[in-house]
Amino acid sequence: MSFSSKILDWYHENKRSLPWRKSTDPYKIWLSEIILQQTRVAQGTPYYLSFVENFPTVYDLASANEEQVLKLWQGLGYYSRARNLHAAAKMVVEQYNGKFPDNYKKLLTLKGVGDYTASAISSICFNEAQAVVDGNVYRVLSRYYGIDTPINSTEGIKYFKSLAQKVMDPANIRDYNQGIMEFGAIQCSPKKPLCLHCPLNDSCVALEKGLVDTLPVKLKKVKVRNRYFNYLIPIYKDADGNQFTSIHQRIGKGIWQNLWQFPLLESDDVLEIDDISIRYKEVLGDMKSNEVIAYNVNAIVHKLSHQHLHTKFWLVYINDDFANKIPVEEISDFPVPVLIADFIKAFKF
DNA sequence: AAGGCGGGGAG
DNA sequence: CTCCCAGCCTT
Repeated sequence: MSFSSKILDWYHENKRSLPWRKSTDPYKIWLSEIILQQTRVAQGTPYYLSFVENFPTVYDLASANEEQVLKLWQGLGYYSRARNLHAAAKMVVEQYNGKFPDNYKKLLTLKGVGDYTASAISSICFNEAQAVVDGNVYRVLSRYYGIDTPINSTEGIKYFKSLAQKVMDPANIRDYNQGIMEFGAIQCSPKKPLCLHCPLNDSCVALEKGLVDTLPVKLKKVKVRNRYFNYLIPIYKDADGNQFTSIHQRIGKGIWQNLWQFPLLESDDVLEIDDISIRYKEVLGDMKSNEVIAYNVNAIVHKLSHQHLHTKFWLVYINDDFANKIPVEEISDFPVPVLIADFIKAFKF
């Protein structure tokens, strides 16, 4: 039996019931695929349900504010996906008259849709014979065929796409594509794959040669940069007892683009109370304070894949009214990074 | 060709 | 702790 036949048989026996599998509506499949990029099914599923609920059609998504989209995306990470999702929805409405592109080539024109996602949508929704190549597929193919070309090299990317295209089952591409990914996620997992009762264990090169633990090969590892964040939380209470603070949007490049945060003083090293008492004006301008209190003494280390953010929150009690103040009840309306959301949750204003 | 971009779960 | 997840975009 061929590789693809075994994958298909395995899939029919083992496929999970997932929300997006109840539909071939390209809008919903696209939503699920963007959400699941570099994201586990368990983490992405509640976000998928929330997006379908809040934006039932591409028109609803296109006419939303970016703010709403980012707020729903909050906590999922890789926020460019949310910005591109919103931009692509507008493209579908404006350039494709609200009708989702129905082939691989056109799908690639959408923001945030690359080779993998265009292949997934075109195969699942339109039966186009495009083999998907995601992290699961790299692992399954590299092991089964014993390929040690680095999966993230230019050569490897090209090689695995053509190999995937060669071994797929074009007549059953919808199930085959989902099947090989599911197989990679459940059976041929990164750690401790279930080789003992694997339907491919009589012909898997990696198993035969004892290379299961060394394949796939991946180049380099990301270097982590340490950064030192000091969030200054202005706290002002007016004569009526209403509390206010300040929050603003991150602009430009870098992490958390277009999300919101408290005034930030970034430094070259950990700062202490004496440093903050002198330097808080650098970010709070002419706000007058008579008291600065450390919220946390030891820096919280918020870990991104490529940065470690050593973070201290400082409570800066403000004496006088100031411009652009925000009632504290409104801060939950803003899309914020998890680091900020955790603070807001723990610190009850 | 290489680097930037989140957050969380598994081992 | 390390690895990596239904990747894409920019430089």
